[in-house]
Amino acid sequence: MKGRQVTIKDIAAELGISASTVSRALKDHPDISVETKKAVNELAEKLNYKPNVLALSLRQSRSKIIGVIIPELIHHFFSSVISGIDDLAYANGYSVMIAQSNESFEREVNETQVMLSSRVAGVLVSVSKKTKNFEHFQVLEDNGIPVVFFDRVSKEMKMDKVVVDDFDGAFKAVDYLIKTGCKRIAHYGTSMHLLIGKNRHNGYLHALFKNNIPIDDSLIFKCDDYDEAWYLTEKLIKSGNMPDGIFAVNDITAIGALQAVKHLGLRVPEDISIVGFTNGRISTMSDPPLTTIEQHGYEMGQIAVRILLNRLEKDEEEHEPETRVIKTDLIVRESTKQI
Amino acid sequence: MKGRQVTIKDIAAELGISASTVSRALKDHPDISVETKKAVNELAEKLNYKPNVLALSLRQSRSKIIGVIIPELIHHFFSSVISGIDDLAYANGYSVMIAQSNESFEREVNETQVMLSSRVAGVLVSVSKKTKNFEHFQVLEDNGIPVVFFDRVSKEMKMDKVVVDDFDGAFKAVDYLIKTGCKRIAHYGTSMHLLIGKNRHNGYLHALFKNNIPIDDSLIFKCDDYDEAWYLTEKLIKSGNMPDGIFAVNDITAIGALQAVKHLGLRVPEDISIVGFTNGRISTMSDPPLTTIEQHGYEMGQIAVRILLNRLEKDEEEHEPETRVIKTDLIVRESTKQI
DNA sequence: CTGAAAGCGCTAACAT
DNA sequence: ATGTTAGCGCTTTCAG
Repeated sequence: MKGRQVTIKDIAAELGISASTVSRALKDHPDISVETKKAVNELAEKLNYKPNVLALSLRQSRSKIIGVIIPELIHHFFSSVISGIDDLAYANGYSVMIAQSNESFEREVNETQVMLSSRVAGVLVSVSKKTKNFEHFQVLEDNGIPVVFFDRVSKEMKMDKVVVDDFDGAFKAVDYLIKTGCKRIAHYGTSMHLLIGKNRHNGYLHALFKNNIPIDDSLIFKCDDYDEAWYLTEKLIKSGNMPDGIFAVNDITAIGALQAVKHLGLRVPEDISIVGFTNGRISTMSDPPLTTIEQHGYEMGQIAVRILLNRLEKDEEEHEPETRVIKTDLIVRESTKQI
Repeated sequence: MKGRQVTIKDIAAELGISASTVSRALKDHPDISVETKKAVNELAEKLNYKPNVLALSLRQSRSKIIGVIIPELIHHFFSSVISGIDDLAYANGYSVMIAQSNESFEREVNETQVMLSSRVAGVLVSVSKKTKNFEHFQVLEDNGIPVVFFDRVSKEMKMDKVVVDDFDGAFKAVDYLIKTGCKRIAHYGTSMHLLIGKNRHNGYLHALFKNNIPIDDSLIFKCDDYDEAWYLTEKLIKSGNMPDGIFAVNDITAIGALQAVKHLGLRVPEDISIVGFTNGRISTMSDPPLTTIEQHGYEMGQIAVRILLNRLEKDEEEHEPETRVIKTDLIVRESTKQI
């Protein structure tokens, strides 16, 4: 049962040749005779030989592992990003090591150390809500491990980034609310030190501005999860400061609001229209189904991997950080009125 | 920018001592003098030295990586399992490598090869729907890599398993439907070669039997996703063979059915009661919220890790496979009638 | 066409 | 208390 794994030496010994010959035969080196190659490959097959990537990585000081650091795995958006990462990584012979920070800064820092220790080829990261300084990622770069950020990024980082066009997405959402008759539109947003928070907020403001609707600070909130949204919405409606539209920073928050509205006997979208952001699985499950912004998580993951692999291939000394922006799409469902 | 990583040699050279002394100092070996330890640790800190786990793993022929193979990352249930895995692995100094089979048998086999190549410490797996033979996992065991299965398991595998009590969960669900007045209860199930399919099916049958309700084969279906459920439910209702209760093998399927029912102008639960299985995020998002079975994904992940770590520690030659069964809970919401 | 030897980074037995 | 040496599995000069 408990067996040592087969090595190149085992094959060499059994065939009475040297390890180097086996190594060369295995990678179809032109110098090796056809018979030797045949013998080696057959025996390797028979013994179920698998190259030890640890040794390989050690030898060439570069592994075939992509590290991924994310706040929380259970969010549908992050799972779709990772799904995209994994599929493309797999197609290119890379494996994926994941680590969730659970929104803790300490753990995030720790995970970067693990990545360093593991000598991963590169790291893809979406920072925790608490992260305000980025030295730990600079350390990775300083050690020759390229870092690509996605979704949750910060302006200060001079590194590769993949983001969705949050400004434009938010603009589309709010503009649509206005076009369908809403005039008092609330915004449930997230921390402003995350660019997604700031950009979605600005998109919201810009849509109001473009449509000559005055900004009402009493309708703008930091509120980015289900429970908060339920609580806030209930309070808002009862207070008499009721909006006729809500643009939420993500789907979960939007659905929290939606349920609170219905719970109080009001109708969506007739009394209050609601738009989310992400277009996750849940956005079709609510009643009514949620109008939202498609955030292309899967593609985002793939693009992040592509940027990383490009950098790995080029291996240039100087690298000019690039920022890739992915277009969003407005997905109209039934939580908003007809145009 | 592009820097080599700091090694034990660098520290040794800078301090004019040998590599082994540095190594020992770093792990607080009693033989080493206090001053040397101090000097080494300070320099290590200063140079931001991180041990190369590749070299370490190679040396002791065992890595600190846990491999995880799952069908699809984007399912909420699997993300919660992985979340549990990652948290406990992290707490024990392990990293997690994930690989999704995307329900493809070939890819699953391939991923086991990757795990072999990577010399992971152990592998946790939930098999794809298509997997009917398990040799590739036996190969892992034969190479000294312990395998622990979770959720999707098969009877034939003589290995460690963690499952939920599917039979009892299904029984509770259907029994509750009956107690709340349902008499014609349909079952939307998954492949019978997966134990979860068979056990949930049997739990369904047993509840009918216990309550003296005859089995009606025209109400039993293989139907395990959202679109299938919508289509099937619509057909069923229109055909006149309408059930008054539906027990679905997972939440998504249940919600597909729920939406179809509402779409046809019928009411849930008054006309048709619906129960799902999993208690994922979405089960609270539907309207009405879904009565379902809590499947304890996060705990399942943790238990799987614990079993694995135990085996790793004991390192016994002979190992008696163990099967851990996790109790389920019925979560009553509003897609079923009052008792 | 093939082999011997060195080395990737680290540790542990064996010196001293 | 510290240094030397060998070796984990593999590749790659350098020599035949």
